[in-house]
Amino acid sequence: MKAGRHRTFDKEIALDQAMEVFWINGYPGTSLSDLTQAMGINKPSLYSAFGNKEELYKTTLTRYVQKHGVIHTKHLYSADKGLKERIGCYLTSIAEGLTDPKLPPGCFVSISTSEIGGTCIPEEALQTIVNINEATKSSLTAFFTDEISAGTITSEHSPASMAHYILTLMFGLSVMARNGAKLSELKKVIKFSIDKF
Amino acid sequence: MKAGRHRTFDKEIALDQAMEVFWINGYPGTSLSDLTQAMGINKPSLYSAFGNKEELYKTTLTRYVQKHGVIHTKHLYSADKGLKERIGCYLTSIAEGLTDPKLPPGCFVSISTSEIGGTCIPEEALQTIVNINEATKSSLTAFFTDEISAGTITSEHSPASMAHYILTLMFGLSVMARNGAKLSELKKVIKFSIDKF
DNA sequence: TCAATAACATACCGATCGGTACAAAATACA
DNA sequence: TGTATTTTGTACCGATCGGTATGTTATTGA
Repeated sequence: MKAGRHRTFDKEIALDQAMEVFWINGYPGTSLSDLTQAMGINKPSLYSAFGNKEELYKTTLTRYVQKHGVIHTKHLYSADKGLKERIGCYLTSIAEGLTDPKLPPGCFVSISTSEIGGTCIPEEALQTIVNINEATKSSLTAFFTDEISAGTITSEHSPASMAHYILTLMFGLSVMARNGAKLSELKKVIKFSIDKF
Repeated sequence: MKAGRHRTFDKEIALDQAMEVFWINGYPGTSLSDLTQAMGINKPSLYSAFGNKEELYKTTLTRYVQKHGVIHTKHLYSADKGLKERIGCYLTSIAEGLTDPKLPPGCFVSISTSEIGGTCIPEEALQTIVNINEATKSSLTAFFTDEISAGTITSEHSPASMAHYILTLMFGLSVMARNGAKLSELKKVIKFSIDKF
């Protein structure tokens, strides 16, 4: 055991609480008071455990991808389903996350991406967001490349273009959820948007 | 002429400058100093001419719709083009606005919509955003309703669903632009997304 | 020319911002 | 039982937040 007083809060839980605040309010819209209040700790504890506001933000961003992002990918690779159905399940799974009543509406990454142009987002945080989106793009491009070589798709559109299309839909569905769209509405949009596959 | 000292700045120009700041940084990310600096005026002038930060924000939002939003609608109603081509021109015109190097990246309304969940957006400003999106939805729904009764579309999808799909695409393209996507990439996404029409 | 009016600039308001110094409290190890 | 070590709570830092009081300057109309 390490010496010294023990931490009285759970780091993982505190991170989830911080993530939720950033998720709801965005980076400039979140104050340290918002964070400490939601996390149930005081500022020195926050700084000793998580660095500073920017570090905490970056940590919650990557945590979001791990906790709420990658879980959807499996739907793209169900062995027993056709391409259209797999993409449908993938987007539907995402839409369920976007409208989960136990979580803030929309996608944390999409919201953060909307803040990219701003002058009050630190450079490193900005890079984190861009990197996450780049990874998603690569993953989707690889998926479509594989599908094409597997013969599931015969299209004049490039894998990258199809990946960008899916990413655009994900972002769009997030903003729709932010605007108050219900899951049933998002499902109809998804149904319409995957007709071409 | 009205008595008293004359205003030394142009209200319309100042509004455009304020709009640009909100557009770049969002509502919580924009400070009064940012605004007065960009507008070239001082705080008392701002308050006397535009009320306060929230009022100015709402004013720039509706101004944005008038200046950069409604201009695209005409592409939906070109008499000499088919449905798919009209929707393509409509979305392409929007995408050109999203990536115009003379303007901030993305759509001001989309960015504002992403901020809807936050606790630091005043209630009335929130309503302004929701109303704008509602108007866009209605307009698109009316468009598709007309197209269906004109026989241009034969689809099992409702006009509202198609309208939501277009709105989702607009939002998504905006976030893509915010993420640094080039116009050429957005055009490919558009091409892919309207294949079904 | 002179009062009424309106926009100007400066300087300030209390509150909150992100961040930290400091000392008390709690734990492990000697 | 000390003693070193780590976290905690409090109180504070300068800077900036949104917003305003006040006095000066410029303009119109009498």
